Amino acid sequence: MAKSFKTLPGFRDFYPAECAARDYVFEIWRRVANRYGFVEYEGPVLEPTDLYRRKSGEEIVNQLFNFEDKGEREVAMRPELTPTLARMAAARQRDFRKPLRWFSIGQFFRYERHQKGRGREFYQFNCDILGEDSVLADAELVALSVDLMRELGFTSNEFRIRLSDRNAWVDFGTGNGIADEDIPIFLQIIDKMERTPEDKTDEQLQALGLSLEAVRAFMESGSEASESLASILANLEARGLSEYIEVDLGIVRGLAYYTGPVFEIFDIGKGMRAVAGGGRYDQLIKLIGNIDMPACGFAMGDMVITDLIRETGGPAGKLEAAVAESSAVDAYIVVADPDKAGEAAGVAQLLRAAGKRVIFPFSPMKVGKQFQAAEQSGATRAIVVGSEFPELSIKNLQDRSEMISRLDSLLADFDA
RNA sequence: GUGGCUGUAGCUCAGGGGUAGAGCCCCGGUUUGUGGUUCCGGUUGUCGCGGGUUCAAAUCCCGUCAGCCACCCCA
Repeated sequence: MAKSFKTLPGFRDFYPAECAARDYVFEIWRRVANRYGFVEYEGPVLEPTDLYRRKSGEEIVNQLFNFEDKGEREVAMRPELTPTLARMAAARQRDFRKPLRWFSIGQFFRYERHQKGRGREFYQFNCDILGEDSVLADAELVALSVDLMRELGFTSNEFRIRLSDRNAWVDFGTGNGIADEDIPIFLQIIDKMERTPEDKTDEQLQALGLSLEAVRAFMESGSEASESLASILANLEARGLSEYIEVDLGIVRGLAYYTGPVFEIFDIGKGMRAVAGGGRYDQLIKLIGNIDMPACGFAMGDMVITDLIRETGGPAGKLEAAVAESSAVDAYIVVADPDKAGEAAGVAQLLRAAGKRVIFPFSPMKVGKQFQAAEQSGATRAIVVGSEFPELSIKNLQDRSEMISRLDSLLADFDA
Protein backbone atom coordinates (compact mmCIF):
# COMPACT_ATOMS: atom_id res chain seq x y z
CA MET A 1 0.00 0.00 0.00
CA ALA A 2 1.20 3.45 -0.84
CA LYS A 3 2.36 5.63 2.00
CA SER A 4 -0.14 8.31 2.83
CA PHE A 5 0.96 11.87 3.32
CA LYS A 6 0.23 14.26 6.13
CA THR A 7 1.11 17.89 6.70
CA LEU A 8 4.55 18.50 8.13
CA PRO A 9 4.54 19.17 11.89
CA GLY A 10 3.28 22.66 12.62
CA PHE A 11 1.81 23.21 9.16
CA ARG A 12 -1.89 23.45 8.41
CA ASP A 13 -4.30 22.54 5.67
CA PHE A 14 -6.97 25.15 5.14
CA TYR A 15 -10.14 23.41 4.03
CA PRO A 16 -12.86 25.80 2.83
CA ALA A 17 -14.29 26.49 6.29
CA GLU A 18 -10.88 27.25 7.77
CA CYS A 19 -9.94 29.29 4.75
CA ALA A 20 -13.12 31.33 5.11
CA ALA A 21 -12.38 31.88 8.81
CA ARG A 22 -8.86 33.00 8.00
CA ASP A 23 -10.07 35.38 5.32
CA TYR A 24 -12.66 36.79 7.70
CA VAL A 25 -9.91 37.72 10.15
CA PHE A 26 -7.74 39.11 7.34
CA GLU A 27 -10.62 41.21 6.11
CA ILE A 28 -11.10 42.79 9.53
CA TRP A 29 -7.38 43.43 9.92
CA ARG A 30 -7.38 45.12 6.54
CA ARG A 31 -10.59 47.09 7.05
CA VAL A 32 -9.57 48.53 10.42
CA ALA A 33 -6.07 49.40 9.20
CA ASN A 34 -7.56 51.19 6.21
CA ARG A 35 -9.85 53.09 8.52
CA TYR A 36 -6.76 54.54 10.22
CA GLY A 37 -5.21 55.52 6.92
CA PHE A 38 -2.72 52.66 6.80
CA VAL A 39 -1.63 51.33 3.42
CA GLU A 40 -0.71 47.73 2.70
CA TYR A 41 2.74 46.57 1.66
CA GLU A 42 4.46 43.22 1.34
CA GLY A 43 8.00 41.90 1.30
CA PRO A 44 9.74 38.69 0.27
CA VAL A 45 9.03 35.46 2.13
CA LEU A 46 12.66 34.46 1.76
CA GLU A 47 15.40 36.74 3.04
CA PRO A 48 19.15 36.52 3.65
CA THR A 49 19.74 34.82 6.98
CA ASP A 50 22.03 37.70 7.95
CA LEU A 51 19.08 40.08 8.05
CA TYR A 52 17.79 38.22 11.08
CA ARG A 53 21.25 37.71 12.56
CA ARG A 54 21.77 41.46 12.46
CA LYS A 55 18.65 42.11 14.40
CA SER A 56 18.54 39.20 16.82
CA GLY A 57 21.96 37.57 17.03
CA GLU A 58 23.25 34.14 16.11
CA GLU A 59 20.87 32.22 18.41
CA ILE A 60 17.98 33.18 16.16
CA VAL A 61 19.23 30.75 13.53
CA ASN A 62 18.07 27.83 15.67
CA GLN A 63 14.51 29.07 15.26
CA LEU A 64 14.62 29.58 11.52
CA PHE A 65 13.70 27.53 8.50
CA ASN A 66 17.02 28.26 6.84
CA PHE A 67 19.07 26.67 4.09
CA GLU A 68 21.56 27.40 1.38
CA ASP A 69 20.07 28.15 -2.01
CA LYS A 70 21.51 26.97 -5.35
CA GLY A 71 23.51 30.17 -5.60
CA GLU A 72 25.17 29.27 -2.27
CA ARG A 73 23.36 32.06 -0.46
CA GLU A 74 22.37 31.57 3.14
CA VAL A 75 18.64 32.21 3.19
CA ALA A 76 15.79 31.90 5.67
CA MET A 77 12.02 31.79 5.48
CA ARG A 78 10.99 34.99 7.25
CA PRO A 79 10.17 34.54 10.95
CA GLU A 80 8.90 38.11 11.30
CA LEU A 81 8.41 41.21 9.21
CA THR A 82 10.10 44.01 11.12
CA PRO A 83 13.61 43.55 9.67
CA THR A 84 12.16 43.52 6.16
CA LEU A 85 10.15 46.64 6.93
CA ALA A 86 13.23 48.36 8.33
CA ARG A 87 15.18 47.50 5.17
CA MET A 88 12.40 48.67 2.86
CA ALA A 89 11.75 51.89 4.75
CA ALA A 90 15.43 52.77 4.95
CA ALA A 91 16.12 51.98 1.29
CA ARG A 92 13.49 54.37 -0.04
CA GLN A 93 13.02 56.63 2.90
CA ARG A 94 13.06 59.81 0.79
CA ASP A 95 10.26 58.55 -1.43
CA PHE A 96 7.60 58.76 1.25
CA ARG A 97 6.18 61.62 3.26
CA LYS A 98 6.42 61.04 6.99
CA PRO A 99 4.92 59.56 8.94
CA LEU A 100 4.46 56.30 7.11
CA ARG A 101 1.44 54.30 8.15
CA TRP A 102 2.02 50.85 6.78
CA PHE A 103 0.43 47.48 7.43
CA SER A 104 0.95 44.01 6.09
CA ILE A 105 -0.67 40.60 6.29
CA GLY A 106 1.62 37.73 5.55
CA GLN A 107 2.78 34.25 6.35
CA PHE A 108 5.75 33.57 8.60
CA PHE A 109 7.82 30.54 9.55
CA ARG A 110 9.59 29.55 12.72
CA TYR A 111 11.27 26.25 13.33
CA GLU A 112 9.93 25.45 16.76
CA ARG A 113 7.73 23.02 18.56
CA HIS A 114 4.10 22.96 17.61
CA GLN A 115 1.61 23.69 20.39
CA LYS A 116 -1.66 25.47 20.99
CA GLY A 117 -1.58 28.90 19.44
CA ARG A 118 1.81 28.28 17.91
CA GLY A 119 2.88 26.52 14.76
CA ARG A 120 5.78 26.46 12.38
CA GLU A 121 3.76 28.53 9.97
CA PHE A 122 1.31 31.29 10.80
CA TYR A 123 -0.11 34.53 9.49
CA GLN A 124 0.59 37.82 11.11
CA PHE A 125 -0.84 41.30 10.85
CA ASN A 126 1.87 43.96 11.20
CA CYS A 127 1.05 47.58 11.68
CA ASP A 128 3.72 50.26 11.95
CA ILE A 129 4.11 54.02 12.03
CA LEU A 130 7.53 55.16 10.81
CA GLY A 131 9.17 58.56 10.99
CA GLU A 132 7.17 59.89 13.91
CA ASP A 133 8.56 60.79 17.32
CA SER A 134 5.36 61.72 19.07
CA VAL A 135 3.88 59.18 21.42
CA LEU A 136 0.53 60.06 19.90
CA ALA A 137 1.62 57.63 17.21
CA ASP A 138 1.87 54.98 19.93
CA ALA A 139 -1.58 55.98 21.11
CA GLU A 140 -2.87 55.64 17.56
CA LEU A 141 -1.64 52.06 17.43
CA VAL A 142 -3.29 51.26 20.73
CA ALA A 143 -6.55 52.75 19.49
CA LEU A 144 -6.27 50.77 16.29
CA SER A 145 -5.76 47.57 18.22
CA VAL A 146 -8.82 48.31 20.38
CA ASP A 147 -10.86 48.76 17.22
CA LEU A 148 -9.50 45.52 15.80
CA MET A 149 -10.75 43.66 18.84
CA ARG A 150 -14.11 45.42 18.82
CA GLU A 151 -14.57 44.77 15.13
CA LEU A 152 -13.94 41.09 15.80
CA GLY A 153 -16.77 41.24 18.32
CA PHE A 154 -14.88 41.47 21.61
CA THR A 155 -16.17 43.71 24.39
CA SER A 156 -14.44 45.46 27.27
CA ASN A 157 -15.33 42.45 29.42
CA GLU A 158 -13.23 40.23 27.23
CA PHE A 159 -9.92 41.99 26.61
CA ARG A 160 -7.55 44.65 27.87
CA ILE A 161 -4.66 46.57 26.45
CA ARG A 162 -1.87 46.49 28.95
CA LEU A 163 0.30 49.52 28.52
CA SER A 164 3.78 50.11 29.83
CA ASP A 165 6.90 52.11 29.13
CA ARG A 166 10.36 50.67 29.05
CA ASN A 167 11.90 54.06 29.60
CA ALA A 168 10.15 54.28 32.94
CA TRP A 169 12.16 51.25 34.01
CA VAL A 170 15.34 52.50 32.42
CA ASP A 171 14.99 55.77 34.35
CA PHE A 172 14.14 53.92 37.51
CA GLY A 173 17.15 51.65 37.12
CA THR A 174 19.54 54.45 36.27
CA GLY A 175 18.21 56.54 39.13
CA ASN A 176 18.89 53.67 41.48
CA GLY A 177 22.47 53.28 40.41
CA ILE A 178 22.27 50.48 37.86
CA ALA A 179 25.04 50.70 35.30
CA ASP A 180 24.00 51.16 31.67
CA GLU A 181 25.32 47.77 30.69
CA ASP A 182 23.19 46.10 33.35
CA ILE A 183 19.94 47.70 32.20
CA PRO A 184 19.04 44.89 29.77
CA ILE A 185 19.46 42.32 32.54
CA PHE A 186 17.33 44.46 34.82
CA LEU A 187 14.57 44.71 32.19
CA GLN A 188 14.65 40.97 31.75
CA ILE A 189 14.16 40.42 35.47
CA ILE A 190 11.13 42.73 35.42
CA ASP A 191 9.77 40.98 32.34
CA LYS A 192 9.93 37.58 34.01
CA MET A 193 8.81 38.70 37.45
CA GLU A 194 5.28 37.45 37.07
CA ARG A 195 6.40 33.89 36.35
CA THR A 196 9.43 33.74 38.60
CA PRO A 197 9.39 32.71 42.28
CA GLU A 198 9.53 35.74 44.52
CA ASP A 199 12.71 34.81 46.35
CA LYS A 200 14.57 34.30 43.11
CA THR A 201 13.49 37.70 41.80
CA ASP A 202 14.52 39.22 45.10
CA GLU A 203 17.92 37.61 44.84
CA GLN A 204 18.43 38.83 41.27
CA LEU A 205 17.41 42.36 42.17
CA GLN A 206 19.69 42.46 45.17
CA ALA A 207 22.58 41.48 42.95
CA LEU A 208 21.90 44.77 41.13
CA GLY A 209 21.59 46.66 44.38
CA LEU A 210 17.80 46.95 44.32
CA SER A 211 15.10 45.78 46.67
CA LEU A 212 11.99 43.89 45.68
CA GLU A 213 9.91 46.35 47.69
CA ALA A 214 11.22 49.36 45.79
CA VAL A 215 10.50 47.66 42.46
CA ARG A 216 7.03 46.64 43.60
CA ALA A 217 6.30 50.18 44.77
CA PHE A 218 7.35 51.57 41.41
CA MET A 219 5.26 48.95 39.64
CA GLU A 220 2.23 50.43 41.40
CA SER A 221 2.96 54.00 40.30
CA GLY A 222 0.96 53.49 37.10
CA SER A 223 0.63 56.42 34.73
CA GLU A 224 2.81 58.51 37.04
CA ALA A 225 5.75 56.40 35.97
CA SER A 226 6.50 58.38 32.82
CA GLU A 227 5.40 61.39 30.85
CA SER A 228 4.89 59.26 27.77
CA LEU A 229 2.47 56.99 29.55
CA ALA A 230 0.55 59.93 30.92
CA SER A 231 0.12 61.57 27.52
CA ILE A 232 -0.82 58.29 25.80
CA LEU A 233 -3.43 57.68 28.46
CA ALA A 234 -4.80 61.19 28.20
CA ASN A 235 -5.06 60.81 24.47
CA LEU A 236 -6.84 57.49 24.69
CA GLU A 237 -9.19 58.91 27.26
CA ALA A 238 -10.05 61.75 24.87
CA ARG A 239 -10.91 59.06 22.33
CA GLY A 240 -13.26 57.43 24.81
CA LEU A 241 -11.20 54.26 25.04
CA SER A 242 -10.15 54.31 28.70
CA GLU A 243 -12.22 51.29 29.62
CA TYR A 244 -10.02 49.08 27.43
CA ILE A 245 -6.70 50.27 28.79
CA GLU A 246 -4.81 49.34 31.89
CA VAL A 247 -1.34 50.46 32.83
CA ASP A 248 0.78 47.48 33.78
CA LEU A 249 4.45 48.19 34.22
CA GLY A 250 5.04 44.46 34.41
CA ILE A 251 4.84 44.42 30.61
CA VAL A 252 8.34 44.91 29.29
CA ARG A 253 8.38 42.52 26.35
CA GLY A 254 11.31 40.23 25.91
CA LEU A 255 12.83 41.89 22.92
CA ALA A 256 15.86 44.01 23.42
CA TYR A 257 15.03 46.45 20.66
CA TYR A 258 12.05 48.22 22.21
CA THR A 259 12.93 51.73 23.26
CA GLY A 260 9.81 53.30 24.76
CA PRO A 261 6.14 52.60 25.29
CA VAL A 262 5.14 48.96 24.84
CA PHE A 263 1.75 47.28 24.96
CA GLU A 264 0.08 43.92 24.68
CA ILE A 265 -3.49 42.85 24.08
CA PHE A 266 -4.65 40.31 26.65
CA ASP A 267 -7.79 38.26 26.84
CA ILE A 268 -9.70 38.26 30.10
CA GLY A 269 -10.81 34.95 31.47
CA LYS A 270 -9.19 32.53 29.05
CA GLY A 271 -5.87 32.33 30.81
CA MET A 272 -4.82 35.89 30.00
CA ARG A 273 -3.00 35.08 26.84
CA ALA A 274 -1.28 37.80 24.90
CA VAL A 275 -2.96 37.97 21.52
CA ALA A 276 -0.86 40.82 20.15
CA GLY A 277 1.93 43.08 21.19
CA GLY A 278 4.20 45.87 20.13
CA GLY A 279 5.88 49.09 21.02
CA ARG A 280 8.36 51.74 20.03
CA TYR A 281 11.67 50.76 18.43
CA ASP A 282 13.49 53.94 17.53
CA GLN A 283 16.92 52.40 16.89
CA LEU A 284 16.08 49.41 14.73
CA ILE A 285 15.89 51.10 11.33
CA LYS A 286 19.31 52.57 11.93
CA LEU A 287 20.63 49.14 12.85
CA ILE A 288 19.26 47.51 9.70
CA GLY A 289 19.30 50.32 7.18
CA ASN A 290 21.66 53.01 8.53
CA ILE A 291 18.91 55.60 8.54
CA ASP A 292 17.71 57.43 11.63
CA MET A 293 13.99 56.88 11.74
CA PRO A 294 11.82 56.59 14.81
CA ALA A 295 9.21 53.87 14.63
CA CYS A 296 6.54 52.04 16.51
CA GLY A 297 4.39 49.11 15.62
CA PHE A 298 2.63 46.00 16.73
CA ALA A 299 1.75 42.56 15.40
CA MET A 300 -1.09 40.09 15.84
CA GLY A 301 -0.85 36.45 14.82
CA ASP A 302 -3.75 34.48 13.40
CA MET A 303 -3.53 31.42 15.65
CA VAL A 304 -4.13 32.79 19.12
CA ILE A 305 -6.73 35.31 18.00
CA THR A 306 -8.66 32.67 16.04
CA ASP A 307 -8.61 30.31 19.01
CA LEU A 308 -9.87 33.11 21.21
CA ILE A 309 -12.61 34.08 18.74
CA ARG A 310 -13.86 30.50 18.65
CA GLU A 311 -13.90 30.32 22.45
CA THR A 312 -15.80 33.58 22.93
CA GLY A 313 -19.54 33.79 22.26
CA GLY A 314 -20.01 37.04 20.38
CA PRO A 315 -16.89 36.86 18.23
CA ALA A 316 -17.51 33.17 17.47
CA GLY A 317 -21.01 34.00 16.24
CA LYS A 318 -19.69 36.70 13.92
CA LEU A 319 -17.07 34.38 12.56
CA GLU A 320 -19.51 31.52 11.99
CA ALA A 321 -21.90 33.86 10.20
CA ALA A 322 -19.09 35.06 7.95
CA VAL A 323 -18.01 31.50 7.22
CA ALA A 324 -21.57 30.46 6.37
CA GLU A 325 -22.03 33.50 4.16
CA SER A 326 -18.81 32.80 2.31
CA SER A 327 -19.96 29.37 1.20
CA ALA A 328 -23.57 30.28 0.39
CA VAL A 329 -24.95 30.97 -3.06
CA ASP A 330 -27.85 33.21 -4.05
CA ALA A 331 -29.62 30.88 -6.42
CA TYR A 332 -29.78 27.24 -7.37
CA ILE A 333 -31.10 26.38 -10.84
CA VAL A 334 -33.41 23.39 -10.72
CA VAL A 335 -33.31 21.61 -14.05
CA ALA A 336 -36.82 20.14 -14.13
CA ASP A 337 -36.48 18.91 -17.72
CA PRO A 338 -33.10 17.39 -18.62
CA ASP A 339 -33.60 18.60 -22.20
CA LYS A 340 -33.39 22.17 -20.93
CA ALA A 341 -29.95 21.76 -19.31
CA GLY A 342 -28.44 24.17 -21.84
CA GLU A 343 -31.09 26.79 -21.20
CA ALA A 344 -30.58 26.34 -17.46
CA ALA A 345 -26.87 27.04 -17.87
CA GLY A 346 -27.80 30.14 -19.84
CA VAL A 347 -30.01 31.32 -17.00
CA ALA A 348 -27.13 30.77 -14.60
CA GLN A 349 -24.82 32.90 -16.75
CA LEU A 350 -27.42 35.66 -16.96
CA LEU A 351 -27.69 35.83 -13.18
CA ARG A 352 -23.95 35.56 -12.72
CA ALA A 353 -23.43 38.48 -15.07
CA ALA A 354 -25.64 40.45 -12.70
CA GLY A 355 -23.36 39.48 -9.82
CA LYS A 356 -25.43 36.69 -8.31
CA ARG A 357 -23.80 33.56 -6.97
CA VAL A 358 -25.44 30.72 -8.86
CA ILE A 359 -24.97 26.97 -9.19
CA PHE A 360 -26.84 24.17 -10.96
CA PRO A 361 -26.52 20.39 -11.09
CA PHE A 362 -24.16 18.90 -13.64
CA SER A 363 -25.94 15.55 -13.95
CA PRO A 364 -29.65 14.80 -14.27
CA MET A 365 -31.25 14.62 -10.83
CA LYS A 366 -34.77 14.17 -9.61
CA VAL A 367 -36.47 17.46 -8.84
CA GLY A 368 -36.88 16.60 -5.18
CA LYS A 369 -33.15 15.95 -4.87
CA GLN A 370 -32.44 19.22 -6.58
CA PHE A 371 -34.53 21.11 -4.07
CA GLN A 372 -32.71 19.33 -1.32
CA ALA A 373 -29.40 20.31 -2.88
CA ALA A 374 -30.70 23.88 -3.28
CA GLU A 375 -31.56 23.92 0.40
CA GLN A 376 -28.17 22.64 1.41
CA SER A 377 -26.37 25.11 -0.84
CA GLY A 378 -27.66 27.96 1.30
CA ALA A 379 -29.40 29.52 -1.71
CA THR A 380 -32.26 31.86 -0.92
CA ARG A 381 -33.86 31.27 -4.33
CA ALA A 382 -34.41 28.27 -6.58
CA ILE A 383 -35.02 28.95 -10.25
CA VAL A 384 -36.98 26.15 -11.91
CA VAL A 385 -36.16 25.70 -15.60
CA GLY A 386 -38.34 23.14 -17.36
CA SER A 387 -40.29 22.33 -20.48
CA GLU A 388 -42.24 25.59 -20.32
CA PHE A 389 -39.00 27.60 -20.79
CA PRO A 390 -38.60 30.55 -21.40
CA GLU A 391 -41.23 30.70 -18.73
CA LEU A 392 -39.62 29.82 -15.43
CA SER A 393 -40.42 29.97 -11.78
CA ILE A 394 -38.61 31.64 -8.93
CA LYS A 395 -39.09 29.92 -5.64
CA ASN A 396 -38.27 31.64 -2.38
CA LEU A 397 -36.72 28.89 -0.30
CA GLN A 398 -37.33 30.64 3.00
CA ASP A 399 -41.08 31.30 2.82
CA ARG A 400 -41.71 28.69 0.11
CA SER A 401 -43.57 31.17 -2.05
CA GLU A 402 -43.23 30.76 -5.78
CA MET A 403 -43.68 33.21 -8.61
CA ILE A 404 -43.88 32.64 -12.33
CA SER A 405 -41.44 34.70 -14.33
CA ARG A 406 -39.91 34.76 -17.78
CA LEU A 407 -36.34 34.82 -18.99
CA ASP A 408 -36.56 38.50 -19.98
CA SER A 409 -38.00 39.60 -16.64
CA LEU A 410 -35.96 37.26 -14.45
CA LEU A 411 -33.45 39.84 -13.25
CA ALA A 412 -36.18 42.27 -12.30
CA ASP A 413 -38.24 39.61 -10.57
CA PHE A 414 -35.32 37.94 -8.81
CA ASP A 415 -35.01 40.41 -5.95
CA ALA A 416 -38.70 41.23 -5.78
C1' G B 1 15.59 19.94 25.60
C1' U B 2 12.00 18.37 30.10
C1' G B 3 7.32 16.43 31.83
C1' G B 4 2.06 14.71 31.36
C1' C B 5 -2.03 12.74 28.48
C1' U B 6 -3.95 10.22 24.20
C1' G B 7 -3.62 6.64 19.91
C1' U B 8 -10.09 1.80 17.76
C1' A B 9 -14.28 3.77 10.89
C1' G B 10 -13.44 10.11 7.30
C1' C B 11 -14.86 12.71 12.42
C1' U B 12 -16.29 12.26 17.98
C1' C B 13 -15.68 8.27 20.91
C1' A B 14 -17.47 3.38 23.58
C1' G B 15 -15.61 -1.50 24.44
C1' G B 16 -10.55 -3.46 29.22
C1' G B 17 -8.86 -11.48 27.51
C1' G B 18 -13.43 -15.03 23.59
C1' U B 19 -16.92 -13.17 15.99
C1' A B 20 -14.98 -5.13 15.67
C1' G B 21 -19.19 -1.22 17.91
C1' A B 22 -22.40 3.55 18.34
C1' G B 23 -23.46 8.45 16.82
C1' C B 24 -22.26 11.96 13.14
C1' C B 25 -20.59 12.72 8.10
C1' C B 26 -20.73 10.77 3.12
C1' C B 27 -23.35 7.86 -0.86
C1' G B 28 -27.91 5.49 -2.67
C1' G B 29 -33.20 4.66 -2.20
C1' U B 30 -38.11 6.17 -0.31
C1' U B 31 -41.43 5.04 -8.35
C1' U B 32 -42.29 9.20 -12.59
C1' G B 33 -41.76 18.52 -11.95
C1' U B 34 -40.99 20.95 -5.60
C1' G B 35 -37.49 20.90 0.31
C1' G B 36 -34.56 20.71 5.48
C1' U B 37 -36.83 16.68 10.00
C1' U B 38 -38.26 11.27 9.10
C1' C B 39 -37.65 6.18 7.19
C1' C B 40 -34.71 2.12 4.73
C1' G B 41 -30.09 0.56 2.87
C1' G B 42 -24.67 1.02 1.94
C1' U B 43 -19.04 2.05 1.94
C1' U B 44 -14.75 2.54 5.14
C1' G B 45 -10.80 -0.54 10.07
C1' U B 46 -3.42 -4.31 9.98
C1' C B 47 -7.93 -1.46 16.99
C1' G B 48 -0.59 3.56 15.69
C1' C B 49 3.75 0.11 15.01
C1' G B 50 7.10 -3.97 16.96
C1' G B 51 7.86 -7.67 20.40
C1' G B 52 6.23 -10.59 24.82
C1' U B 53 2.52 -13.42 28.09
C1' U B 54 -1.78 -16.69 26.74
C1' C B 55 -5.37 -22.02 23.82
C1' A B 56 -6.90 -16.97 22.53
C1' A B 57 -4.69 -9.86 22.86
C1' A B 58 -8.05 -4.01 20.53
C1' U B 59 -7.91 -5.52 25.77
C1' C B 60 -2.39 -7.46 30.01
C1' C B 61 3.30 -6.41 29.86
C1' C B 62 7.76 -4.14 27.51
C1' G B 63 9.52 -1.11 23.75
C1' U B 64 8.79 2.32 19.92
C1' C B 65 6.52 6.03 16.91
C1' A B 66 2.95 9.78 16.30
C1' G B 67 -0.39 13.51 18.02
C1' C B 68 -1.98 16.84 21.77
C1' C B 69 -0.97 19.75 26.22
C1' A B 70 2.29 22.22 29.62
C1' C B 71 7.33 23.99 30.75
C1' C B 72 11.77 26.37 28.30
C1' C B 73 11.61 30.03 24.46
C1' C B 74 8.81 33.57 22.17
C1' A B 75 10.61 38.21 17.01
